[in-house]
Amino acid sequence: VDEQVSDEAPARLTGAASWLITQTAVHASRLVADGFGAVGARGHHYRIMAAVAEFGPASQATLARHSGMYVSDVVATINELAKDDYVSRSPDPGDRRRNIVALTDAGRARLRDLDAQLARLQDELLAPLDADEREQLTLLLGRLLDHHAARARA
Amino acid sequence: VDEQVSDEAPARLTGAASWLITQTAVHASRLVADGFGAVGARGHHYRIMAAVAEFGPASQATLARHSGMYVSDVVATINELAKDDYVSRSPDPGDRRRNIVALTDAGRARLRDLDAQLARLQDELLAPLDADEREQLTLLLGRLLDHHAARARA
DNA sequence: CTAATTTCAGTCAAACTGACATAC
DNA sequence: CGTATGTCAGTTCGACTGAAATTA
Repeated sequence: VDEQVSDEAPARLTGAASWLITQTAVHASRLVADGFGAVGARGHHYRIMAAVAEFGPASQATLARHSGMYVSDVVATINELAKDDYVSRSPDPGDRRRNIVALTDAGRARLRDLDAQLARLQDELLAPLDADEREQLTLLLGRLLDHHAARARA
Repeated sequence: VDEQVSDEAPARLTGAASWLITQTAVHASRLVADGFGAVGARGHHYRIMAAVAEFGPASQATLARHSGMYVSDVVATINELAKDDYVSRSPDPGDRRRNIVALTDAGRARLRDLDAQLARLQDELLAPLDADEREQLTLLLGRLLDHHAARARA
């Protein structure tokens, strides 16, 4: 009796976009967490370093906006990055409330390593899709994300 | 000085599928959590009830496999569902280790309500996409999920 | 003996909130 | 004055682990 070992999910779930997205995100998160974790990094580190690299040195509040993180999490993340000397945190002479966060040389090198690592992980994540399909998926998800990010701002 | 209010994310992130998937999942999760939360339900409840409805009464371990949940979380979820009398938990006469979990009449009605609720949420989630695009997205994500679910099993 | 099931008691990362001090 | 910034302390939810007791 009870010989099912199928692991099949109910159609109600497999047909729901929210299920597909959140479950795929579980795998994506684990992949990235493991890949970054293997070199002692975490997603938050990359997000902050990417924001500093692309938008230049900035205040922590600005980094929060560019990384989609909460200021409280930015504080903790920068604490960790600064401890390893990947970023510097210096007072803004023009506004004494602010810290200016900048990448150090070590930080730039670190970011390059993480870039390479992340590229490998993307390839693993998207393994079953060809180049065209990857492009499609990226476009569709980008539009969803833009839409909901804009709504969240309002 | 420092007049950026753009909220733009770095290209390193917006170009990474893992970022698009996990960030979209944040919005999807919040949407579902809020929508279900408004009627006192949570995602775990729906997952278990959907599995029981589609595969019939089953042991908790079987439900864990069909819902993609951990047995420990299944225990907690069934505690909650049973407290509201949406499911029954009765000992399996053929195997005294097992509980057989079944939907009650109230549970079937509850599931119908949540189905309707979830349909509305899917529409909100996919608002910016037309029917064709929704289909494309569902197919692509389904293939990704199948691939990684199969890998996780091995 | 090994393996499966249920249960409990946790950890963890990321998202998220609230409060406070300081400075604009 | 109200608003922005940085910091700290916390919650929540889902994913995930470990161990113990029971039974196949």
